[in-house]
Amino acid sequence: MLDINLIREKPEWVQERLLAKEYEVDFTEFLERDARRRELIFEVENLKAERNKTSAAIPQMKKAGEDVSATLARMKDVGDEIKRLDNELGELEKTQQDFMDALPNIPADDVVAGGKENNKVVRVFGTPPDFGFKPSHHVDIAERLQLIDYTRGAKLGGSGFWIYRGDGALIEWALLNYFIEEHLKDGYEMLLPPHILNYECGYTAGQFPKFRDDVFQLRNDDSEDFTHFILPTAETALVNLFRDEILDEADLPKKLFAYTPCYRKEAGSYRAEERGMIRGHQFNKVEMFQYALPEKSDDALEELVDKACALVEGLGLHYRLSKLAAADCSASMRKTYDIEIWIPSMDDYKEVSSASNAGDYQARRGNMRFRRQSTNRPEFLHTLNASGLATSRILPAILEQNQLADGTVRIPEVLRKWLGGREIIGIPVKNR
RNA sequence: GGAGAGAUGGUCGAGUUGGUUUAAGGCACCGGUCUUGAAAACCGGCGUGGGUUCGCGCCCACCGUGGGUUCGAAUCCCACUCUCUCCGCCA
Repeated sequence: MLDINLIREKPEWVQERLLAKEYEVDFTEFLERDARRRELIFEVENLKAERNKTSAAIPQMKKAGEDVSATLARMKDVGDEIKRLDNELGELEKTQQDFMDALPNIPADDVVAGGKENNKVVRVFGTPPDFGFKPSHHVDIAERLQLIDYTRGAKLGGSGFWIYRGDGALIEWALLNYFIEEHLKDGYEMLLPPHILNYECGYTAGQFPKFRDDVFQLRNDDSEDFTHFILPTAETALVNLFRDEILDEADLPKKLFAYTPCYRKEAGSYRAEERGMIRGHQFNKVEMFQYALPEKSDDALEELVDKACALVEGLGLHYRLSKLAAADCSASMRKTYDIEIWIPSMDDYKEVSSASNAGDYQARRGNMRFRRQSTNRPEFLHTLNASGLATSRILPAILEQNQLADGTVRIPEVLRKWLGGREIIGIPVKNR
């Protein structure tokens, strides 16, 4: 949510910055309703002041033996008028709130306007491997080496689900362990949050109401709407920890991370071209999160980006880092970097981490503040999140980038301790 | 799933036969006096959001959430959420 004062003071500027995000808006009617809203508040509060004053006087009049029936009748009318104005005000405020809820965040000054086509690669690590043989697709490798069972995964959950098995499951688990170990080294606190959340969580994150139908929803037979949903990313849980709280300045920054599977409907997605596990309904991810002081959040984002990059580099995989243009950042974010890993079979780079600074946008939605020592006033804090990392594209990248001519796969050194020290997997096993 | 108890400011906690309580009081915290310094004692301050004002200030709302009754609700009524206790269920 944006600061309404910003819209009141410089609506043209806000309009222009949102246009960079390809969001067209005109504040004329909004500001007219805002003025009307303030008139109504003035009117109804004056009536309430009168009511309060008279109500306090009534017991004294009674005590003095005066006849209060005329006063009571008059106050009845005042009460009815208050109710009428309060209803009108309530509807007006609902309209204004819905309008505000739909506005995306204002992009940071150094974020360029426009969509994907204006994204800029700012860092490249490694080069595409030169195989010297015809490389296989990760689905073929995974099936041949019995790392992933796609067929039975679909039997259990339908299209878009798979089963990690044997060394495949071990590699997956090794990746998660590797990420966790690195975050702990950097002093981040580990959390395991609920996977089933209430509506408010999606609202605070800025994902609802817009994306409410992109998540798996849970509903009871007798409920009109869903009561809970399954989280699409751990960010949705982590951003709600301190909802409606006021933290101490000394508590910041808070550096956290969580492992959860992520569940997404991905309805109407490009599943045909994204064969295998590039885009599934369930994937594993370790998510980093920071609650930061406003003046420190830019630096915090750089820290998160560097951490995510270091994880991929530790695996020795070729990737590129892109700074996203305004319209390619999600609605809540003022600045986003994506780490994209090289997938040889797709001849393309696919996202394995997205690192973003939401500024105070999510903090406003979730009423998350901190009290500064020097001023003693509550202020909105800043929230940042970064995948660290999502595994569902790392495993394909490992299988494809590290495949050897004999059909086996070389395991990155940092993972070997969770695989019995093995450097190579894929020494043929009997069919099961 | 059933029964009972409860939810009040940072925290503890009074108020719950509706009305001079503007939500008492303690603790914590902040400032001051005193002191060589500290402690103690004493004095003062001490919630959030909104409206209005150049400003001091004034006004409104908030006692788990949302409705209702009433001239007036922390207090009465209804629904819901959460916490605790006991019982049942538990692939």
